[in-house]
Amino acid sequence: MRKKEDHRSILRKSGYKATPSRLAILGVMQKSKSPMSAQEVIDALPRGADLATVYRTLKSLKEKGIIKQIDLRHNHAHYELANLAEHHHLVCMQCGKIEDVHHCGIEDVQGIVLKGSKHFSEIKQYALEFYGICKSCARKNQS
Amino acid sequence: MRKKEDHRSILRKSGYKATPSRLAILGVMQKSKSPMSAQEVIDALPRGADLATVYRTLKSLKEKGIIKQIDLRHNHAHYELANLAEHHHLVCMQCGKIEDVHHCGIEDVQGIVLKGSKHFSEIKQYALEFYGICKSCARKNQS
DNA sequence: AAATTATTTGCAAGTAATTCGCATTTAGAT
DNA sequence: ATCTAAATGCGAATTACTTGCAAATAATTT
Repeated sequence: MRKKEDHRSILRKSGYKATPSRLAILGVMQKSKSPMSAQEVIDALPRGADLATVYRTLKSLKEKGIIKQIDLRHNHAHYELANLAEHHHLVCMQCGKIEDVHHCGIEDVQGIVLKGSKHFSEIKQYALEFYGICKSCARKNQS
Repeated sequence: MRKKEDHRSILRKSGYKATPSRLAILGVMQKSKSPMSAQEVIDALPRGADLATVYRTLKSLKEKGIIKQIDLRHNHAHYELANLAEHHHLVCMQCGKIEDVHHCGIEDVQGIVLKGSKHFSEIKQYALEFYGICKSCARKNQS
C-alpha cells in the first residue's frame, strides 16, 4: 500500500511539511465515501485532533487544490479529495443522504461558459450539485 | 406595477402572511442583480429590519422554493429569487465578482441524473456555479 | 546525528453567521 | 370589531470558523 508515501509527496510537492496530522487527515478523507465536514474529519481521526489544526489543514489543502470544497447546503463546508474521478452529488433535502453522480451528460461546460463570458478569463473549478428527495424519505412522507 | 400584489399572492399561496417585512425583502431581492446575503438584504432595506426576522424569512422562502440558496464560497449563504430565467454564476475567486451564465450547453441534466440514480425519486433543484479569475484580477496579477 | 530554522501545532480567546426563547404585535379569518 | 395563530423584535445562545502566541517539530544544513 503506497498511500502514506503518496500523501507525503503530495504535501511536499505543494510546499507543505508532511506532519502526522496532515497525513492522518488525508488518510481519513481517502477512506471516506462522501464529502466530509471539518467535524466529521475530527471524529474520524483515531487519535482526534485540534479543531484549529483541522480547519487550517483543510484551508491549506484547498488552496493548493488537493481537496475540493463541496456545498451540500448543510450550513457548513464539506470537502473531498480532488483526485477522484469527476463526479457530482445528489443530496436529499430532507435527510441529507448523498449519492454520487457520475454521468450527467455534460461535456466541456467550462469551455462553453468561458467562451460566452464577458468578464472572465479563466475557470478553475465548477460545482454541480443536485438537491431532491431520496426514495426512503419519499416513502416516509406518504404515511 | 403589479409587483407588490404578486409578492403578496406568492406569500399567501405558500401559506405565509404577507407582512411588510416579507414584502420588503422580496422587493429588495427582485431589484438586486445578483444573489444577496442576509446582511446585504438588510442593508438594502430602506427602513432596515431585524436580523432574526430576515434570517427567518429567508429560511421560510427557501423552504417553499420561492428563493434559491446560492453558494458563492464567501463563507455565508446567498439567495436569489427562484423565478428568474434559469442561469448559473461565474464567481471570481479573487475579488468575488459575479457574472450570470445563461448558456452552458446543458439540457435536461436533472432528467438524466435522476434516471441514473439508485436512491432518489425526485430532483427539485440543482446548483451549477463556476469559480475562476475575472479579467480585471488577471490583469492585476500580471503586474 | 546534532544544530538550526521556518512551519506547524495546541490552546484559549475571538469573530462571523445563524438560530432560539419568549413576550409583544399583527395579518387575516370570523 | 374580535380573535387567534403566525410573525416580529429583542437579547442571548449556538455553531462554524479564525487568530495570536508560545511550544513543538519536520526537514534542511552542518
